[in-house]
Amino acid sequence: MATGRTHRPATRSRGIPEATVARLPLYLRALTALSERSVPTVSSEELAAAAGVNSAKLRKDFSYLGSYGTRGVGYDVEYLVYQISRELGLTQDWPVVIVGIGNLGAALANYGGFASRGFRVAALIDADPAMAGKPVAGIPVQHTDDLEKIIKNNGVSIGVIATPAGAAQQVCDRLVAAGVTSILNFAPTVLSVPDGVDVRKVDLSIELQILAFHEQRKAGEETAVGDGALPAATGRGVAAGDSADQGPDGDVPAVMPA
Amino acid sequence: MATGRTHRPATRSRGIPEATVARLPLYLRALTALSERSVPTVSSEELAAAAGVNSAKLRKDFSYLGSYGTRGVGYDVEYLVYQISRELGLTQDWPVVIVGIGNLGAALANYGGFASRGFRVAALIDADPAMAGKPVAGIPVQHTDDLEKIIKNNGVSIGVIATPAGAAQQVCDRLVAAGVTSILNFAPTVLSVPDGVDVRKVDLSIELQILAFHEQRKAGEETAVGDGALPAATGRGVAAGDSADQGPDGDVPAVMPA
DNA sequence: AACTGTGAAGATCTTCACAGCA
DNA sequence: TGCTGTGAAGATCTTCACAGTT
Repeated sequence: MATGRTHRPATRSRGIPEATVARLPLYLRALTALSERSVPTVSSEELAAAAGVNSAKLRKDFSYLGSYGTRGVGYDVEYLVYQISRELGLTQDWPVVIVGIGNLGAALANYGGFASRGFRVAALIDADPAMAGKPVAGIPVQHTDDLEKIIKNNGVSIGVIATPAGAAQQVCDRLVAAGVTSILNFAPTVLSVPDGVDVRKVDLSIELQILAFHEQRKAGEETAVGDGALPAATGRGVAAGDSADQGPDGDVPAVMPA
Repeated sequence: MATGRTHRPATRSRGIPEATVARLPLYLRALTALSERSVPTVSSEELAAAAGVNSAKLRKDFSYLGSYGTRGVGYDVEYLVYQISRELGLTQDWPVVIVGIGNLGAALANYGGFASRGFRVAALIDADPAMAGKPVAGIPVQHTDDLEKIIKNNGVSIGVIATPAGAAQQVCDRLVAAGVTSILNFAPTVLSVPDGVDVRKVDLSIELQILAFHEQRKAGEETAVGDGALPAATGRGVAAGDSADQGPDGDVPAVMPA
């Protein structure tokens, strides 16, 4: 396939960079914590540290939303919480369905942070007739046969797929046909969806493989750098934003048997 | 990432771009599927479609690993599987510990794909004394008190944190002090770690918030685009945010429940 | 004096388009 | 002919550094 669609209208005015959008939830979380401690204002430096990002990046991110800060002072916590929430669309209610109530699906259903911010588990759906009616996290599981009806009756536009890989695409197709336009996929599969439907995936094994890659490099460098031992104690640190490896220089030996 | 330090040596010779590393697991999965079907070779076009990426991107990605293809023919599936596995460090065994055996931790422990590729759940750790000894996914849960001993005895370098947010940093510190240098964090917290330790996070609520952002845009454009009615059923329709369908490639990691 | 907002430089990543090999 | 490998152009994202505001 690969129909080279890619039609980007043009640089849209309200266009907030995708990278910025991905960080807004992080800022929101940090701000919420400050709000709970009744902190009135924060500087970009402080908030950036709490969110684990660079302060210049944070300021630029906020500049896409508008000028919500006060020079010489910082940002008003409550005001920012509201602005970011609004920008992310969290001031409205988002009914969500979880399809596939196995170990993972059940864990997701039980996940508290779910409801906390605008999201509400509207229904749990599973293909196993034996599960039908059983309550998970206080919500009765419904059978896949009623998927379309459930989506429509609840006005669901966001679906979470936690089924085995083999069933994911089929479930995805039905969700989309029923009106879902955003999907969070936990199944280890690449989903095909029509234009206009967003898919984000969460994949444990991919994350582990990326870590293994860096881990392997570290092991190789150990000797290269000639570092002694010292398993690193509690040093300070920083965070974790993306796993850019704090690259010790030198470079990889690369074992290579071609 | 690093506080101010950010010392990136220079463009490292064997330096594979982070974005490429993040896609290797995707290619590997697609290749493994082809391998199981005994397909001998694939073209960049076919493999790219299976992995949900652009073929030029895939070719460039592979070019960082070396020249493993044959012009006019394509890539040898088995050979590529081996090369990518080796590059990712999957030809060796990675003992992993999961800390926090609640709903999510148990789901992760039961997750099959775990062991499939080089990873092995070496131990399950939880702070609840009542859980000690109980088997989850066939592995007896051990108490947090023995964390250091467990890490050392098993030579663990990768740890998975699935504890409540409040315990995450503390667990992280102990893991790092005991020798863990790669962490996969499912708790909704920004972890501080010393240089040299990689952290990747998986955060459900962040992913949902990103989807909500785009969902909100779509709702807004519906009228803006002047489109009549049609609550967006199957039709195409300009995707507001273009978080490009398919695999949200190399962007930010993601989700995380607790 | 303290801190935001942002132009400009840099770094990365993506995509094009085509030379070059099988 | 068919398809890879890659220079070069473009698009995005990050970081610097400082003008501007309170």
